[in-house]
Amino acid sequence: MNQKVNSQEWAREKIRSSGLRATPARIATLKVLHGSESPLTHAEVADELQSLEIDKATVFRNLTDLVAQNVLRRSALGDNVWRFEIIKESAHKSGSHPHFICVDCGSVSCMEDVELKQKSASSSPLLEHVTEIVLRGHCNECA
Amino acid sequence: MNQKVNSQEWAREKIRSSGLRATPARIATLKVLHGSESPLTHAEVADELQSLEIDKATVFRNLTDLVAQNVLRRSALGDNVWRFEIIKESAHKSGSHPHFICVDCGSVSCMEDVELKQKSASSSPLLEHVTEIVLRGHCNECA
DNA sequence: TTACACTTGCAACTCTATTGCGTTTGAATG
DNA sequence: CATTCAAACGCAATAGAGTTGCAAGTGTAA
Repeated sequence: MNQKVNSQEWAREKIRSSGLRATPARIATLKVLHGSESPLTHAEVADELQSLEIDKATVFRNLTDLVAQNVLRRSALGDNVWRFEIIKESAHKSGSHPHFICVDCGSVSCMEDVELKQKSASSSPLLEHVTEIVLRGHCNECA
Repeated sequence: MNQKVNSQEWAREKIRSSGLRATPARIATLKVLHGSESPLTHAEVADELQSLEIDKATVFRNLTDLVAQNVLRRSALGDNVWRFEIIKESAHKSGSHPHFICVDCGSVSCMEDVELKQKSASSSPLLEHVTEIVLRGHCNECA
């Protein structure tokens, strides 16, 4: 229960300090994403919040607002559905990490331990300009 | 006019040799993509074909069929809309390499000189199961 | 020329995402 | 605390991408 209180206060503070109002819908949204290991779609977040009678339009707007305030990151992983995750400023310095999406089951995971290296200066676009890395394949369970 | 005939015959042959029937809708679809420098959305293709009274559902199905036969490639460029382009077999042959997609201009390029490394054995999906790598960012011209 | 599996057109439908609008509410202020 | 009002909300309607069922039409092998 202490855990719950902490999560609640953490979310409230996160939202307030971004300049937005700490409404129940936003706090709940952030708590759902905080409790997930991988990025979630609009639909997944909305599903978890419908028991709280939070409208999906509200969820959409809040996710969009939180992205605009740099609290969340929105990623396109190749199946034409947006996914959202909390930006962790402390950990992994650069901020973003590769995402892996399973072409079989659609599950998404974060690959913190994968590194990209460019062998030589080339005519290819430079890695420093890369903003998002997506890996597609078969996850451990589907492989 | 010779050009037109050639394009027509080229498309017909391409379709036939993939194992599909060379219907007017498919030939027209391939000709539209052949005349475009960048990948097109299904809506863009359908728009160009509506003067021929070809239904959008037919365009969808044909694009999907041609992708299944490895005549076209379907890509997600980050705005949650599929784009289609003709696969040019002459280009990259062997091992797969990352593709780079510019979020500004939509151009696609191949990054032969980029390598992916997994730092440690982990619970993340294994790199050996990765079948496709997509990098998104700003290309040299748009950066 | 014929037969039949493959294609097509049409319409209905699902799903993601957005928007308009009248009502409610968080939180700054007194 | 009570007041105030822009911000946020719920609801409903809408837009666009993409899919599907089915009856009618057509490419092509024989």
